[in-house]
Amino acid sequence: MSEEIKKEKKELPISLKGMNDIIDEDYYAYQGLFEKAQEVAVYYGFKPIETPVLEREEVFLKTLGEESDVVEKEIYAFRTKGGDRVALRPEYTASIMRAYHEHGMNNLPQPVLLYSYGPVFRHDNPQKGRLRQFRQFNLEILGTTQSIADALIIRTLTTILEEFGFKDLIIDINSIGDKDTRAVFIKDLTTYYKKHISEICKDCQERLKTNPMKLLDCKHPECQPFKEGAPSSISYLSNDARHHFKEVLQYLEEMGIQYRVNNTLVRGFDYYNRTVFEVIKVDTDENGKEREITITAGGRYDPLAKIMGGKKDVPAVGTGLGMERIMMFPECKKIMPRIIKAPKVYFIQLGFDAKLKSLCVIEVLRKAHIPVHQSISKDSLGSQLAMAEKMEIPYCIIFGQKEAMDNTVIVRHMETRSQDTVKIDALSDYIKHLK
RNA sequence: GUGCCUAUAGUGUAAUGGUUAGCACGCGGGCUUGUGGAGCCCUCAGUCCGGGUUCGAAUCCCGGUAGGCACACCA
Repeated sequence: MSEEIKKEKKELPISLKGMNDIIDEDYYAYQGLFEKAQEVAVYYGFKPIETPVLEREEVFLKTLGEESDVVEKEIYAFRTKGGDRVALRPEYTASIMRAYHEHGMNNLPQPVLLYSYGPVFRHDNPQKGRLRQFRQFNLEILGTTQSIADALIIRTLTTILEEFGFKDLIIDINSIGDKDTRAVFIKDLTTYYKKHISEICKDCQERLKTNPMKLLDCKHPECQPFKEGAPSSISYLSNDARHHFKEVLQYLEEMGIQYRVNNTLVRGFDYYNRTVFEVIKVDTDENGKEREITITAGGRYDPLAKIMGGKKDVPAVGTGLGMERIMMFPECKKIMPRIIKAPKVYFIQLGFDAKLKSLCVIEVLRKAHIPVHQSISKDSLGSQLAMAEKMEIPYCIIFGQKEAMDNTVIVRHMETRSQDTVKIDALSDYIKHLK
């Protein structure tokens, strides 16, 4: 018999790699951050949207670039019983654009400001701040080419991060230009690096074929010297794009947001154009050496709508905040969700007669919106008091045999240890008048 | 996808290749306790999985799986 139980237990399934249960405090940690981010987004005029976790696979295939790692190996895609090809979203942007079209949001006053929050899936190897199922908070502005939209995304994002407790953030920003000028830029970039093909790292030799822009992003020491003389996307910008970029920078200056123009900053996905940015935090590692960490990123994606098959351009800009990524930083505050309130009273009951009535007394308190903690175990009076002490709850309600008979309770002030006997009818008023 | 490290009860840990894998917390139960973190007793529960070496493996070797970290990639 015990053999059987053992066997059964071992066969109980466990959660998938990189997919976690989120329980109690962790749950509230997510919820608290989301509520704060949502609050900021609402202040800046963003509206909520929730799209399905599962979409037609095509929503993501073309948009991210078929060559990208995300599409090649990280997307959770499968065929349904009916034969449809579907995929768990590996990011939000394409879904948002899909929804924009589907609901004719181009008939709303433009631009449309949207925020969204939820799980995202990538079949990747887990590591610090990265899981296979993780959560993102996103901001998108669709329907305008105006530079103020880019600035508003950055402003809202940095405000959220400041509310989370981050300080002294720097925006690394660049413009990768529009489709035509970018093609010329990439061609020149490829020509330039081809001259050095024997000197650059293996990854970069591969990048030369698959994703030349990422050459500028390489961290290998042997590749660093070539960045200096490499063509810069900014010098290829059209007049329009150059003007746009200059305005974005003006907005940032006006708002006092610290930024650096970084000509080596590029993006992995195909749909980005013009403004790309990253939020940088300067950190010191164990050896006291300074290093820069990217905490989140975003950019403009005007070409997305047409890449997805739309007839009209839908200029747009957005950003996505990885929640796990954010939460691993020590300065990220633990923000309690609104529903969690510090309990004002600890309810103690003694003896079965009191216990019978105890739920009714607690209900009186709930109706009066007084948060209560309680022990429904059989602990002694002493240990229940001890619990209240430990939890730093200012008042105890003691409800024993005698009190149950008289329809009263004892209210004890934990600090002064003074006690009052109060009628249950008068209890909520009595407690409301306590500090 | 690649590399390095790790794997003993729910948690934290102990055990030179050699008794029945030990301890603490915890869970569950019982007794005691009307005023500040209590006590006593009982119970539950473990060597990740699969091979190999050996008279004998938690311990050594190989493979898998999972976790951690880094790279790639992404944000």
